[in-house]
Amino acid sequence: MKSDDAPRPRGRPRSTKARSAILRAARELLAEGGPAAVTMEGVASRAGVGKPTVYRWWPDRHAVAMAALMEGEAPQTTRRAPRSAILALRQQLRTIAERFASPTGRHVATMIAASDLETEFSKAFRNHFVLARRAEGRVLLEQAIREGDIRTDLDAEVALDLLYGPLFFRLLMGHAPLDASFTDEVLSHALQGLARRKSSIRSGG
Amino acid sequence: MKSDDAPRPRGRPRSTKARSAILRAARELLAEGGPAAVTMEGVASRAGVGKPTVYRWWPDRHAVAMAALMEGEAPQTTRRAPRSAILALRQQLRTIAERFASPTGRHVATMIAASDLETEFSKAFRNHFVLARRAEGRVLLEQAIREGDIRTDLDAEVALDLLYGPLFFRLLMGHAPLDASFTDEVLSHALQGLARRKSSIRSGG
Amino acid sequence: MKSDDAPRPRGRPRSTKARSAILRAARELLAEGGPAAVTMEGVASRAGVGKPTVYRWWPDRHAVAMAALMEGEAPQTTRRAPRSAILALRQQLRTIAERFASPTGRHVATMIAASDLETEFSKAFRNHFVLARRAEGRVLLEQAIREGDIRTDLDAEVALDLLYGPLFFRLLMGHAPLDASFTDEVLSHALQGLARRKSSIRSGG
Amino acid sequence: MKSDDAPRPRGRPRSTKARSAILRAARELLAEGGPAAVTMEGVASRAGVGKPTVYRWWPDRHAVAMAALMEGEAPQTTRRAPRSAILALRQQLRTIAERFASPTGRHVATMIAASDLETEFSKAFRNHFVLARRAEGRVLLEQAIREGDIRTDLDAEVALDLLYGPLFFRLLMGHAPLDASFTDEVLSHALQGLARRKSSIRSGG
DNA sequence: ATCTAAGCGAGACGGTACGTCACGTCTTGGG
DNA sequence: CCCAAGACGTGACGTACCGTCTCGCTTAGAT
Repeated sequence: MKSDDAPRPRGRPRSTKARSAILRAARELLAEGGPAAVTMEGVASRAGVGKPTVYRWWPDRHAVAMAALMEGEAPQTTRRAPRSAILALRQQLRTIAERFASPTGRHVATMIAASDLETEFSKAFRNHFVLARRAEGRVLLEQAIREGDIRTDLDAEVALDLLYGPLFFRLLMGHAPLDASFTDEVLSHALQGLARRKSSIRSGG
Repeated sequence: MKSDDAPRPRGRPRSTKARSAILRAARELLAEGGPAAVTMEGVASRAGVGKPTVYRWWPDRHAVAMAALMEGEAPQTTRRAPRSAILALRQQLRTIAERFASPTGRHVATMIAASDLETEFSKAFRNHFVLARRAEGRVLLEQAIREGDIRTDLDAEVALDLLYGPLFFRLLMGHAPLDASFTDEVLSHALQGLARRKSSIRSGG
Repeated sequence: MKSDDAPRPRGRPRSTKARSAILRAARELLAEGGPAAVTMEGVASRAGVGKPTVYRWWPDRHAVAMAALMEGEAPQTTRRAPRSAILALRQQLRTIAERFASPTGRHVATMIAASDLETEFSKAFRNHFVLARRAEGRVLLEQAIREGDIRTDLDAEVALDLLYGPLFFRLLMGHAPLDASFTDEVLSHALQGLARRKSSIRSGG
Repeated sequence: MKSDDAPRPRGRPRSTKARSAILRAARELLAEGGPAAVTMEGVASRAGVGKPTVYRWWPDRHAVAMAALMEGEAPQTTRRAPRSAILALRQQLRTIAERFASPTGRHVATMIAASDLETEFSKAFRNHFVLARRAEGRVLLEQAIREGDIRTDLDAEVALDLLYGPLFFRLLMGHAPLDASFTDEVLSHALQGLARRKSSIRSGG
């Protein structure tokens, strides 16, 4: 069989040099002035690139900013594997909190909230920064279930939102700090539950 | 006599009429095209008002849009008081979810993301739409503690974020529906906890 | 020998098919939207030709438009030779007027105005559409002199401009119709002169 | 009666300062690079004016260039009245030729030929630079008729085009110089006629 | 029967200018 | 003193073409 699903593009190929210059420029502007500073004109002129070239790669400035954030991410510093899935979850939540507490984190959140929700690009963006981590969390959660630390009768989607939701909440509302001690507490409260233990007999409801 | 209590200002009685015309126009534009459609020019012209008049009340278009959202909120349909604080919480979460699931909910999220976080106006906005509800939740939580349904040894701020964070999360990410069954599950999962009961009764592995 | 002044071109020869496709496309665009519509991109895409191919033949879009106009001209419908040079002149002026009155006439004027005046291409263009006719006129004028219908003491260049200038004038200014009756009158006025006859026969004031 | 056909404009009045700055900038650019150099961006930036302000006054760059040319015209240097209408005509033709021989003259011609012919603006432009002079010429021509120097049986419109057409012809075609000796010869040839005097008896035909 | 160099279509490149929109400020005259 | 109206300078928008440059593929004359 031939791999003819990539129909051999005609014409001059896109310049990856231009692409990376654009992303670098966008990253700089993002760092200097936040998402609002990522204008097409600014990006193009700083990248030494024509405006149409930017539009050739991305449909609008939001997409450029998102791409810059996604591409600009530092490589994952893999830490040694924790002993249990619960500990791994705790570690992951701490890492996420640390990253989101940075200016870049604010930018990510801003862009997520401002984006269209239906656009392909914004879906990819949310997936990259949040849902992928949440999916990792799902793996850890299932592992924790197998390890006997988590109840088997719960709705995993709800459980995941219970863990990751509070992070975003603080990030966007800014009503309280977003740090490791917070995520640790979120995890422990979520695990233990808020309800007072009435008695070992009471089945709940 | 009340006829002479406003003798000195020379041209001002129009003010409240202009103000509400502006807000009505902003609300309409919001409904038609989202926050991006709330432009100063659009608002002013639709309200039949000069641009400087708009600037007299609000510093920029974000503020106008926020004010429109805040003012435009339907009056609270007070439902009969639930029997317990827990049930009241459940009811409140349902109500919030219902509102967030509407287009207005998306607009609120967008505005929160776009706003400065430090501005007085945006603080008021976040407070109006989110933190005020969270504060109501704190009251209910304390009541629930007194009623003996909630543990006394928990961090209330964390507990509150555990309840409200997931709603916000789904609002922003749109990865799953934001409805009453979700908030019910959030509440029950948060109360019961995710951890498997390792009670003293538990006999074996 | 003249065969070796073309130094034996290597490689693939130019495609005359491409050339004529380009000119046809340019002619169509000219007809549809005037000279402004003859863009390199438009011509190339309509001709199914790459842009560099167009540039291989002509230096810029003006040249393409000019070439299209020159090539697209209908073949000269040779009418039977008139009895005298004066009548031939009258016929020629009528023909020119007829052509200038068409949309193509306006396009020619536009191109002449837009062109550099010094460029080789624009010289050829002006020559093709105007000066060549004027040169034909010079022949007829000289013939008419020989036939005894035209004075021998006049400046032929001035005389020619006297005949062809008015046509061009109406073409450019559009202040009055450009038709056969006009050119006939131009010719007769030019021949007879505007001045009142102050002949020796004239008896009194 | 009230003069209510000028319905008293509301709002801030147009800044004539901006207007004249725009025209000055356009005039400079015209002098430096011809009509092609009169770009909206260039004009606006050189005039220290926003682009929208330029568009508020004129619909496109052609109009700006035309307005600049019309406004920038040096005041008419009135020369002493000649003894006869014929001499006045000769003087006028010389003056026109002198002006059109300048770079500005080329620009005027270029703009005339490039313009739409139907636009109100371009009509005004042609009128200002050419048809107004031609109208002056009509007055002189009628005066010359009264003075007995010009035939009474001619078509004045044709006669006028016979005088002014050759000027434009040389201006645009550049095939021969456009100077006073040319216009003098045009006038004398037009007056005397090109035809050979067959005999004093022959009435013409 | 190759070889090989130019032409071919396509289309991305860095640019420039377009004409529009909205910003937030300033300037009118009227009430 | 506020009001509506609207012009102001600013600056970004997204588009259209410019003329140049790479691609990989013909194609036809020279070898």
